[in-house]
Amino acid sequence: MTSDTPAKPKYHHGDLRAALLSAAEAELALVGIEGFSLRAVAKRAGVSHAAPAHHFGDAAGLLTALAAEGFRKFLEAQAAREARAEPDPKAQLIAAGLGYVDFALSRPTLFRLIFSSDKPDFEDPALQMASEAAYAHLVTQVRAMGGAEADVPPVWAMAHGLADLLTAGRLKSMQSLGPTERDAALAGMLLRSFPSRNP
Amino acid sequence: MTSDTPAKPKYHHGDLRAALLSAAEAELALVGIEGFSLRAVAKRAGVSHAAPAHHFGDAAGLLTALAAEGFRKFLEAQAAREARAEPDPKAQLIAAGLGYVDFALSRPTLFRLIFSSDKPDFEDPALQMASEAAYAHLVTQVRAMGGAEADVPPVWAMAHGLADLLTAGRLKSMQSLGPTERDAALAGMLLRSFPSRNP
DNA sequence: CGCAAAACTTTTCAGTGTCAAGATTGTTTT
DNA sequence: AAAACAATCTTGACACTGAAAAGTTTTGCG
Repeated sequence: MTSDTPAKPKYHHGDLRAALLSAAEAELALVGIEGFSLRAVAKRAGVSHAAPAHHFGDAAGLLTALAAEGFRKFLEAQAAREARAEPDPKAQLIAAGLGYVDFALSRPTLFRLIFSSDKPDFEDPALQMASEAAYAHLVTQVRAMGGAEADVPPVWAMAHGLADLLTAGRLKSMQSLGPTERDAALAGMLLRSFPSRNP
Repeated sequence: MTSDTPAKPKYHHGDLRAALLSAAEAELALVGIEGFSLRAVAKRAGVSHAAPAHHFGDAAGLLTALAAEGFRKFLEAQAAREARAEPDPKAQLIAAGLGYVDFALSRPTLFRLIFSSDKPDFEDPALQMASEAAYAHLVTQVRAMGGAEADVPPVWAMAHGLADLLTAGRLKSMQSLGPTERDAALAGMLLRSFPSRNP
């Protein structure tokens, strides 16, 4: 991992940029997005508190880069599910939805960063591209099932709503379920939003 | 309580607690939940920077009280829609979903505070009661349509997902729609998650 | 070499939350 | 009515934060 950044010359630290991103994600998971502190990240990476500014400008810059990486991991979580599912479009779309939830539950703070935070700069080209790639993947899935562009929002909303509510711990009836039972229940709900169910 | 311009303050301020809550909501809508500052709220209310602590303890206490009030306004938004809808259970449930979205779009920051923030203390009794009241309302609606407890999560998730994605401005295809067109499109999507559509 | 630029540190400043102590006002007791 | 009390609010202080500015070290290149 951490091989997505191009080969960089080894300076004082080696690859501080990657180290800061890694430290930032760990810090984010630890203290939450609202208690996030640039200085704590720098301390965790073993550099001075002003070092991050040189690579990311300010705190928003760091979180923007982290969000872009978050979208990539988001797609990875979906791809992992899809690889284990049947190849037919319906099973693939369900798998994508389950991957959506997987990501939210395994990286709740990152999920919030990319979907419910104002701190990242969503106008940033790199972040925007990563975000659009995630959206494009969903559109492809819906199209493969014979759906139109207008069928994307409900499918997305169902997956997103489930992921967000589960992350916040608000679906108490599903907390007690085991992994396989939970997946089955989620698959049933995701099915409801699919275009093929329309009359 | 309703007089924002007190002719003669009874106490030092009158009703500082209410004034602080009002100032906090305005400040929240202005700078967002992540740029929220206790001192700015105090300044807006015209009191010293430490005055809020006496009424709410700390920042989390203020935001907890604000979140509880937020849940009440959330129910109000739904009730307003329901009052204008047909009395049959299906129309009422759709109205509740539209009210859900109304609230999210008209008070996006408050919506995030109650659904996607870690700052409020959700163990607080008052907040928990307000939150459970909102959930109970949804359960009642689903029951009225002949649905079971297990039918609540998908209905909730669809409404919540739509509200959250719209608030974040991620459903670009729906940004261009007028109010009535948007409502019609949302109603169609909400319908998909309803129990009556099951075989 | 030697020098310019990049990477990082140190210093500094304004702003924040929270605590402790003081001042002011309203209420209660005597 | 006067004095004691409690609630309300202010002032001052401390440690922490993000960010800007200026200084220091390292690297790469002519």
